[in-house]
Amino acid sequence: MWWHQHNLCFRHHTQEDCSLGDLEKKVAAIAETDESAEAEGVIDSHKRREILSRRPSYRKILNELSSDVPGVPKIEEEKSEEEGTPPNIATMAVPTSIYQTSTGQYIAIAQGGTIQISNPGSDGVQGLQTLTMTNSGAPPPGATIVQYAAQSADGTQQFFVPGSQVVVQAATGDMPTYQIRTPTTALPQGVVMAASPGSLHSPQQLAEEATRKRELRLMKNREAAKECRRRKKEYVKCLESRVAVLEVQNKKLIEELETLKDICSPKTD
DNA sequence: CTATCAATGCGTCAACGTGA
DNA sequence: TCACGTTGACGCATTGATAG
Repeated sequence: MWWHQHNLCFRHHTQEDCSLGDLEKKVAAIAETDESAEAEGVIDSHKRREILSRRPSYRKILNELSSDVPGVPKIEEEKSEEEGTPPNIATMAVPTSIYQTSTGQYIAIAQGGTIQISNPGSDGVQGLQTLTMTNSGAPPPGATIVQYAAQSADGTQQFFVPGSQVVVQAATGDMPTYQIRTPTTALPQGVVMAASPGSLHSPQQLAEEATRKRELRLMKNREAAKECRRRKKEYVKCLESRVAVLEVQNKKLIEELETLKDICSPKTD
């Protein structure tokens, strides 16, 4: 069955690439002017290969298009507000990481730097508490500081979340406290360790650091791929609308040409 | 109902671009 | 030069349509 899947994917991916390429060719063909044909001979094969090897980002292409054509929307640098995650628990359904405490609670770290804590017995939103990253966006290597921001707390509490690890220890007391540490470390409970790259010595720590870095990179790339695909879809939509506009324009010009021909060369018979 | 096909989306890797 | 962002390519899973 593997060969079937492989063929399927091959066909699918090439088809996908072809459709985008066809669309771009179509736009270029419709909008093509004399100078483009003229320039074709100027570009040597080496330069063309350079151009083809790496295309500019969809954002860049589309923004250039938008500067040429007023009707073309720009791709925003950041996600628009409607796509951004509002500070609403119900919309935080896709966390990056989920940890489970020894008491059965779940902690989900979302992309926006928000942390959700849910009790297993509660149904959904009821048992949720929210934590906010104090340094989201620029996590220091080795650890991510989060700031405890539960509603009942009269003070704030900071602790560290080593990125790739899975154990969360919840302690009991007047105020809930949470500890997230590596499965392999033998630190006593209640001790929070801040790992900085400079303090890593043992091979185990180095391996953990490497794992952490890898998971961070994978996570970032995962998000980047999603964003890239979103931009690509937007870019394709833009090209399609441009094709439609140019086809209409082309049609009008042809009609105009025919009209002018009729005026300039009236039939003699 | 089941098998197959086609389309789509996702995660990952690798290569390249880019700014500090 | 290096770290990080971007994107093509690939493999895989899922889903809807369709033929038998």
